[in-house]
Amino acid sequence: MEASKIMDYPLYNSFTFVKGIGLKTEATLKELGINSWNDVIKKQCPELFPKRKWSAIWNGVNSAMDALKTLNVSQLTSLIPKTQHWKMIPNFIDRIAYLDIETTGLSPRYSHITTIAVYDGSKVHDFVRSDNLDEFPKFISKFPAITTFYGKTFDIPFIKREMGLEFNQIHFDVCFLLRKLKIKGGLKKIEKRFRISRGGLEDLDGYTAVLLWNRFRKTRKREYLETLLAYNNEDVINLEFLLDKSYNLLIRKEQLFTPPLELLKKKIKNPFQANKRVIGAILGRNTNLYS
DNA sequence: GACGAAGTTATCTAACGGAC
DNA sequence: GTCCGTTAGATAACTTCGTC
Repeated sequence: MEASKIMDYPLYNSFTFVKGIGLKTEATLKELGINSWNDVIKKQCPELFPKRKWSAIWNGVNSAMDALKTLNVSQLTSLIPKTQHWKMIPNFIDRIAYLDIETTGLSPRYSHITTIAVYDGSKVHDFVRSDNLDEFPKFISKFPAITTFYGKTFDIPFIKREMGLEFNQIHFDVCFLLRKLKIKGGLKKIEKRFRISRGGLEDLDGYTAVLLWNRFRKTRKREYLETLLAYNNEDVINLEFLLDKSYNLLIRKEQLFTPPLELLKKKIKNPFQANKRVIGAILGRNTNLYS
């Protein structure tokens, strides 16, 4: 990675990732003309500034800089507090796996995964139970970073429990990034807020995904599986836009003078299409379940 | 309804610096 | 070197929230 590019990223102007340095100390440093990691490396400890704190900052900045240059995920996760991981989004933007799972229910104890969709920024990869689900662990291990919506609480613990898989990646959870911006609500509500169309999938939700899987298992008709995959894929494709949007709003909120990410609405087309007849049948047959 | 992550608030602890 | 008041970061307890 080019050194000049690293300098554009928000982490470069922040010191609060160093243990013992808070917002007040960071503000003091900026008043003393220490605005960036580059200033720490080039300059001496300012007069009247505690030498021990300066030493901690110098060590922290050098370690973080090394880890960012090599994208050393384990070193970065130990250095940078979780609340500041979002500042690394531009560092990983071309290496993120956007993922979402569908299951037979909410409890990992009594339910199991039916499908997993992973969008790599150019293509969606689907993993289906009783077909290729066992290929997921090897596939996801190639990515240094993942993005989910509420995955820290739902998707990842579910996958860990069912597949025994450990995730070592940097994890950007769009749900919690939006909460920082006081934007709350489920994925579908947030997509509406940002005017993201779901192309014929508006009426579906997690529960109808369960019904689609059950119908597919019973009938073995591809149209049920393909509608479920269309729904699953739509979630991960839209995650990219939501991650970029959240990042841009966060840098504006925190008044960080770094370039925003380019917003690409629907960069790719969903490889599966929702079958209107299937959706009608699922919704019509189960209207009583929504009351 | 269970679960777990993050935010919020209150309290504790450690470091700093001035006075002696 | 020691004491003590001030400041700021760390920690704990509690609350809120969204997942299929």
